[in-house]
Amino acid sequence: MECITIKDVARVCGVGVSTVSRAINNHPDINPETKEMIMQVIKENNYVPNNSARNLKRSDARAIAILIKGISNPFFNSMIKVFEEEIQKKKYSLVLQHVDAWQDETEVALELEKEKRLRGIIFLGGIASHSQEQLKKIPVPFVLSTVSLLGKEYKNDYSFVSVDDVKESCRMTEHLISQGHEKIALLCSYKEDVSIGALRLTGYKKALEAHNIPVDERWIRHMDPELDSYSMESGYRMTKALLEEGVDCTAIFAISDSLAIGAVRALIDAGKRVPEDISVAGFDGTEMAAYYNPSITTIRQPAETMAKETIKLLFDSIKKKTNVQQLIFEGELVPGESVKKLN
Amino acid sequence: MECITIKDVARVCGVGVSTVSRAINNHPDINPETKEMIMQVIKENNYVPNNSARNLKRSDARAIAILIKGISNPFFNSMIKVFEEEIQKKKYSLVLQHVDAWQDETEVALELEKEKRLRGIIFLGGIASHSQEQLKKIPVPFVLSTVSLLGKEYKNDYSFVSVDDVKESCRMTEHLISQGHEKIALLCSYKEDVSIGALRLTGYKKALEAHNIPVDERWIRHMDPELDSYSMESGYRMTKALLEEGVDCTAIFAISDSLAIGAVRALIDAGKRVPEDISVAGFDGTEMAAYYNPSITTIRQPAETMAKETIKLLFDSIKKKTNVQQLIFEGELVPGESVKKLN
DNA sequence: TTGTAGGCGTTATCAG
DNA sequence: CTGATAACGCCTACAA
Repeated sequence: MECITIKDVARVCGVGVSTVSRAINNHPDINPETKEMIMQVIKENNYVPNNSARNLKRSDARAIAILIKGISNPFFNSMIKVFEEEIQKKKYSLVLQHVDAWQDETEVALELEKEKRLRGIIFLGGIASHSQEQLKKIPVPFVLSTVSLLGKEYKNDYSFVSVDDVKESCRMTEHLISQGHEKIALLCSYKEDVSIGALRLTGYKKALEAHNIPVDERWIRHMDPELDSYSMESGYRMTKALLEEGVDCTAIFAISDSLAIGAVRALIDAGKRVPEDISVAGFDGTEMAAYYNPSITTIRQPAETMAKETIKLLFDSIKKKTNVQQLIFEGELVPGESVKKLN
Repeated sequence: MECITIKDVARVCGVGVSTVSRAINNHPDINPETKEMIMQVIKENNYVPNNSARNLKRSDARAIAILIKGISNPFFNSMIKVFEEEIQKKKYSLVLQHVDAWQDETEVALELEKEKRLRGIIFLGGIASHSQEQLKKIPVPFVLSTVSLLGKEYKNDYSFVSVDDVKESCRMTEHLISQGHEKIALLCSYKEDVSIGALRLTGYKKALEAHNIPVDERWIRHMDPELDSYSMESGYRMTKALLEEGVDCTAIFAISDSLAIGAVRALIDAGKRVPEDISVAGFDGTEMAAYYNPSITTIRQPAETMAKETIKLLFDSIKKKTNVQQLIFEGELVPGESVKKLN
């Protein structure tokens, strides 16, 4: 599998490498006939330029990267689609990069920036808990998307686009309260989580407090670290435990739609009816929530809008039009069939 | 954003570049103290080696790539997890690459192979309809995963791991028939699809034929090309159309779980009960199907096993232990609550 | 319009 | 153990 290089092509064509290069890169100053001949040879020998070499040489690749933490989050899918479209519109190329849960996204960003000569970076999910030290090292403009730095002391130092998780979580909890629920269980993330999960927990507590409902610690259920976070199974297990312990509650608020679905299924399996016997609410506003039976009452994050604004922010930064900026979007409470109003 | 290079590090440390290189790459022949000093300087100046340059120089990166077509397919998630684990076990590094629906995965593969000096490639989804010409160009071992070449004349020329889509689709259809259903609608993919969708359609027809049930063309519903393929919305729309046209059927077989869920929701919205009024079946055996209400009768593809075998096949090829090989797995019919036996 | 040559940041091969 | 130095494949002045 000896690689065929630009030199080989040049030799075969009887031209110089630069001519071949010009042909490949659509340079204007090249004889159309020469170009065609070269392209022909390239096809025949199926020559493929080596990207590493290109990146190495090129000072600018007009590329922006999206680092996604949490591959399986269905909420991101709709955003990614928008990113792809918008970035293509701007004639930039897009590098999609997954980041494992245990990986440090700033490290990945640093490497990738060098490798691909990025013009900008979008962090989708994750981060939040990161030291500014790490963030400061990133030499190109970047935007944190669906990540809120609200509450951090350095919140004004970086661009981010998100909803106010505390507020939205509070909104949902208050909705449940307005429907007559007082004993509301919460399915939230790992105990140690300091990211979204913690914010949503805060919002929940805040709402209860505001309504003078003392929090029963047994209402608050944390994910099993053994399980996939935000999986339906996680929600199922937490709910099952809740029931087995005989915790008294009239509603369950899950901090993601997938957890909520797991919860509903656990209730059904236990012979309970939703919402007649117990109400369930989710968060995110995913397709699943709308299509589930019963449809899940949830908080819809304006994914498409947020994606578009993320791009706008990033390109403003790239073009130095603006400095950092924070955009907080309002969530929308989408009533479903899974919550019942208590008499 | 002047990039700091290995040379800079070397200069600061007062050593040669090769020494720095050795430090970075854990070469054995280097003075531990020198190494520590170098690593220190690297930390302080947060130097990050440029991957492009590395790839360019390195003849071998011990990397294998997974090209995923269909980012949103939840069925792939569980497989990817296995791939990550297994590849890490072998001390290889993994490159995850998404391929857009309109992109030619063989092109992407070719480029990526050059760029990253891959040892092997896994194609997840997609392909199937590709000319061997393209496949032959790929200079490293590769395996098609969840892609069946059964029925192609060149099926023995390449390695693949999959279920027999025709057979499994037939299995499900026969299951429905065995439950007393004769009027079975099919929610399948685009009319022009020649990939999985076509195979499952074939299986469906085959089963009906075997049972002497004449196919009513109105039973066969194709996706709206405007919509996301295999989305719940797709399933919803197809089912709605089915109902509005007053097509007579007692069961709906959707060729994916997500389509099935869309179907159930459409039925519920139309005031029908599932399975009392009409039965619904899916395909893939995803988490969603099990957690849906009612749980969806589906065909479970042994995702984890298939992923493991894919890896095994690939590494056997890499180590030249074996030549190409085809692995066909049995699907498992998972009965759910969505199918009712007719009296 | 075309060819030559230098360098992008690393690693590997040699001598020291 | 360490340090020059030559590739790796490509792009881009610069010269022709």
